[in-house]
Amino acid sequence: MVKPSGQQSPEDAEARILDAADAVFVRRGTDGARMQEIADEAGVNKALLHYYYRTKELLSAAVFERAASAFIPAIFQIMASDAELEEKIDHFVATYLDQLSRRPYLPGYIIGELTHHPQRLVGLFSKVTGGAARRVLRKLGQQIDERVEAGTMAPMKAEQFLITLLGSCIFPFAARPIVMAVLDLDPKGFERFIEQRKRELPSFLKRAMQP
Amino acid sequence: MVKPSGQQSPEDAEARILDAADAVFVRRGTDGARMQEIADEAGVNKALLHYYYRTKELLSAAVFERAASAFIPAIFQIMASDAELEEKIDHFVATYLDQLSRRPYLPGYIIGELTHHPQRLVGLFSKVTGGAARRVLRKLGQQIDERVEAGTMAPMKAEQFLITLLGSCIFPFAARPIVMAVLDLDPKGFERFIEQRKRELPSFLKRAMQP
DNA sequence: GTCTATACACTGATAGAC
DNA sequence: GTCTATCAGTGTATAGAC
Repeated sequence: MVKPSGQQSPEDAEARILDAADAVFVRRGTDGARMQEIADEAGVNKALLHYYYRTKELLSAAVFERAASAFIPAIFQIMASDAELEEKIDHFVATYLDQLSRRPYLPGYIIGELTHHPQRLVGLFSKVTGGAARRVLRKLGQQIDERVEAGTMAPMKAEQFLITLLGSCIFPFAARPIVMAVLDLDPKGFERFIEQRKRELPSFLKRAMQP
Repeated sequence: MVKPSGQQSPEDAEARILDAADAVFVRRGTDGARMQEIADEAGVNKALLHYYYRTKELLSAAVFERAASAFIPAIFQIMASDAELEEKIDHFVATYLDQLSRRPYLPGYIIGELTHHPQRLVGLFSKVTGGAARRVLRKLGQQIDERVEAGTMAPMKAEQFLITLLGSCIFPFAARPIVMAVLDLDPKGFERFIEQRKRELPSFLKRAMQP
């Protein structure tokens, strides 16, 4: 509102740079990305990147944190709630597959990033995640244990269940190139595959919970 | 046998370079890896890398193909066989979790690599995989359809089942740093988590197949 | 704030001796 | 086959004008 500036995008330069950096880092990976390509994509000079973010390291860290923060906290919000297990599955699968469809390369970027730059995790986990993970596991463990004792559910560790649920949603995107090749899909076909998954996966997981 | 050479490793220089390159590329990613670090790890001079593999691109392609070939074909061998579905699940989970435990960083490397260098896939898929994927899907589809018609199995697309099975085994390793952070595990704890998964996952998947 | 020009370190790659 | 020495190219980062 402060500055009309009818240039490039409606955003100011700092935000444009961050968005451009996001696009380039996700596409090329941190080590494969070039500051020049980011500057071009943002429509600014290379020097301006350093003016706002000082170094490539700081810029890439900003991009990674924003990307990870955008889709990791949702896990905890949904899974730590008081909703029934079935409801959590429905909600999580729908939300997550939707969210990932909009940024299909994000999981590949984050996984590659964490594999090759494990130090990224320390900042992420203390800042974004905090003790939320423990709350999720406790709540989930309670819900499962109750049912197992009541005999309405097969015995199962909350940890295993959580990772299976996460993997079922995230893996198809993380391994998107392989999935497309193995299933012989084009991008449109991949979208259909995900739509189909939205319908099939929740009941698949619920059946697995039966005693 | 031709050359005793009591130096570094028992292998000759060419093999030592490939092994060193494997270690460094998997650790750093292709773009983050340095030829100097590979040379150091192999105990040879940098120039020798180019003598044997000409360019970084060719060396990294050799490493990627070997790594991918080592654990993708097994998928097809198991899944295209005539064994019953339950047997395939048992066999696949046991084999795959075992294999990945020995190289836990491989999935992260391959996923990162394919995300940022999609062209890697063309060579891989035509060479290693060929029409095997189609055979797997046809066989798997047959087995599932038979059972669904007989009413002994819940309706399910073979494609969805295959990707869920793959993701359930591969994702914990691909997202290893996240899994360790979320579940608060050290490397030893992660191993236990995988051992537990070997026991729990097959029955989980079989329950999901029930009608 | 944004640009041009430039410094300077590093990396992949080659030439040539042994 | 393996090494030393070296080069050309590229990439991050800074100085300074506007």
